[in-house]
Amino acid sequence: MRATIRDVAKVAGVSIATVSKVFNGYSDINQETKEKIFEVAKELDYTPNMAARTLSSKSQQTIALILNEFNFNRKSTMPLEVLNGVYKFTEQSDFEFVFYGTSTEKQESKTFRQFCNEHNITGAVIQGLKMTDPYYYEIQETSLPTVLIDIVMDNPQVGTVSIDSEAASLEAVNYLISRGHQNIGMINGSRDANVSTLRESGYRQALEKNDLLVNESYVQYANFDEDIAFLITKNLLSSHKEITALFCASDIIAIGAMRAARDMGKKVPEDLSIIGFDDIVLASYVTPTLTSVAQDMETIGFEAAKLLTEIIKDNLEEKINHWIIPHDIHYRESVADVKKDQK
Amino acid sequence: MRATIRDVAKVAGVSIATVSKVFNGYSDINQETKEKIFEVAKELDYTPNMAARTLSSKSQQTIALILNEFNFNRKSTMPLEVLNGVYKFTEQSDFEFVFYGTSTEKQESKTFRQFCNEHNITGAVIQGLKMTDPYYYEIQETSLPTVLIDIVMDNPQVGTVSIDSEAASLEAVNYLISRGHQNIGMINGSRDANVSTLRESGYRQALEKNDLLVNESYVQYANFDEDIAFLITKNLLSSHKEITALFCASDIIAIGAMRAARDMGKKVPEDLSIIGFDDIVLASYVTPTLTSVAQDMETIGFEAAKLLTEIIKDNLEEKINHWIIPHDIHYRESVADVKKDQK
DNA sequence: CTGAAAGCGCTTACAG
DNA sequence: CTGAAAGCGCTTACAG
Repeated sequence: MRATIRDVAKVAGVSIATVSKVFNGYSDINQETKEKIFEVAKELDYTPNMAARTLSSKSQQTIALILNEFNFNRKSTMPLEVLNGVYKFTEQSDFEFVFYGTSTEKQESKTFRQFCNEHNITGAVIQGLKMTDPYYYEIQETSLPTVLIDIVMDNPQVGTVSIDSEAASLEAVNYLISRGHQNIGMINGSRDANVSTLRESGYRQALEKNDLLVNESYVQYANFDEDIAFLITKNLLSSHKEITALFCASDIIAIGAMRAARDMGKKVPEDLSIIGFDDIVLASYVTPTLTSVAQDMETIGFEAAKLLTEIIKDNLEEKINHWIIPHDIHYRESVADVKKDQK
Repeated sequence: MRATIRDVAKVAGVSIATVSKVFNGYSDINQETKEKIFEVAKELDYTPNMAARTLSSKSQQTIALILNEFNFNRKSTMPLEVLNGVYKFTEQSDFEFVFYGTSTEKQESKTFRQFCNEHNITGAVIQGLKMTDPYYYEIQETSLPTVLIDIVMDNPQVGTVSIDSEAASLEAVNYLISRGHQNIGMINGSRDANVSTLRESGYRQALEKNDLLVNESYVQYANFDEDIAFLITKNLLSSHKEITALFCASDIIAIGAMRAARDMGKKVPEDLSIIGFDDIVLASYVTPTLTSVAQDMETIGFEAAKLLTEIIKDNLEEKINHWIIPHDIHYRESVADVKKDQK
């Protein structure tokens, strides 16, 4: 049988209160008693029971990472990178870490609050939430400390962490324009995704600032799916032969678009320049290598956990709860100057 | 304040014991009381407190996935796939799921048993454990239900799940031989990894069965690192120009080896055939695409969790606690027939 | 510096 | 079918 605080107390000849204090680092304990207790604890292989600790105190705090629609795609390791970042943060903090998956379906059968209560979650980082999810509505009015990744919200209890998708997109499309492209299409993600809205907005701004016309039919949605991107790109390029560059809302989409171009006998980047988003590993291994907007998801996860703990401790500097992480564009082979005869 | 079982009992006008029974699905409860209680619970947004439940019963069981040296590599998504599989299993079971990372360092400061006690873990699936880790020794004699992935052990309390690495390697090397190769090198992983031992053994068996000499200097270790693989392959190929094919213990190694070949002016597969292991996503995106031994890590994770629960319930069919998952070789472009002048 | 006692929110024999 | 009571392993005022 596993040793309890009572066993340790008995063998050490002290009360359980004293043992508890020693294990919680209280300072007002005689050095000798402390040593004796640690000795006995070691001997009995004693370790505090977390459940009891959680139950009897308010102090053991747990932060959760909740991954939405965690039907994990081997090509995109972003959820794992976020997990990595959150985990790293909790390791060097006093918080316990737990991980859960959720889905639209699960959200319908149990509220966010219920879920967190049930699992004794003090606060949660949520990744992959869509604006159509039940949690999204609930969280707008929640009092539970929450941090959302890649989606904005106006609730002082709710923090957000992301790159500046709009600025990054503007920068990427500006780059295409600087290479001489004038007819630039966009293969976007999903209308339900906050990031898609922002990336499209950046795309539009870049065109407008450069006095280029925004052709509504140049923007298509591929739902972040490689195969849909393939089909949609073929459609777009065959009905708009003047397009010489594509800005894609993800690398997965960009890879589908590259396949589509190849399938139509177009060369990348000679006939069509392509920029992706996320800088997943594949971006540097496909041929040609893909120019892409990089976001450091591990840092985002780490910062999200940090922000969450600040919210929990009610310790926010200047009440700023929307944190922006720097992005980076990785220039590779998939973009070229526009050809003279294409102008 | 969060509602407790006491609140529900009071409002519903019953005892807390009755509420508890309703929430635990006991059948000997009046239908009306049951409905009343659910109604009140919903109204109060009541949900049982897991910590209390864990503490007061033996029934709430938790299984943990422990990832060792979880300094996650973006190129290899295998840990995440395992996580996915374990998670899927627990979702459809009565077990709670928790996830932790560990490291050699952490293992030194806290025993496996202590770690599990502290977190109320009933049993654990461990991935990435090396034969040199402290846990490895402890687990040889542990009574705690444990399942190891990709590493064997002789303890009836400890299950293992993996593909048959030896057979898979034999098959892969046989395939190289069938394409006419006679001088086949192996770039292996690490001497501390159980899978490396097995893969090397399969390699040796294939050569021996085909009456080919095993040249000891043909086998090199790259520690599963792409850059080390690059260097080691260059060394190997320059001191043994007769080598026409390489069997690599991982795709990461294979990709390093491909780079090395290219760097030396050798073409893959014309001058050098290469087979990898794991079939990571990159395998189908590199040029040329890589022939590789595929292992379905999600299934391995799922089965590991299943095996663990069988051990916990002491329900093992015929006491078989070493489960083998089928492997598969994906044939792609990186292997060719040996050239006549190379024979 | 140390201990007795109440309490955290549940479950589970047991009695009726 | 329902309830009173003990107990799970801790923490935390409070008293000394």
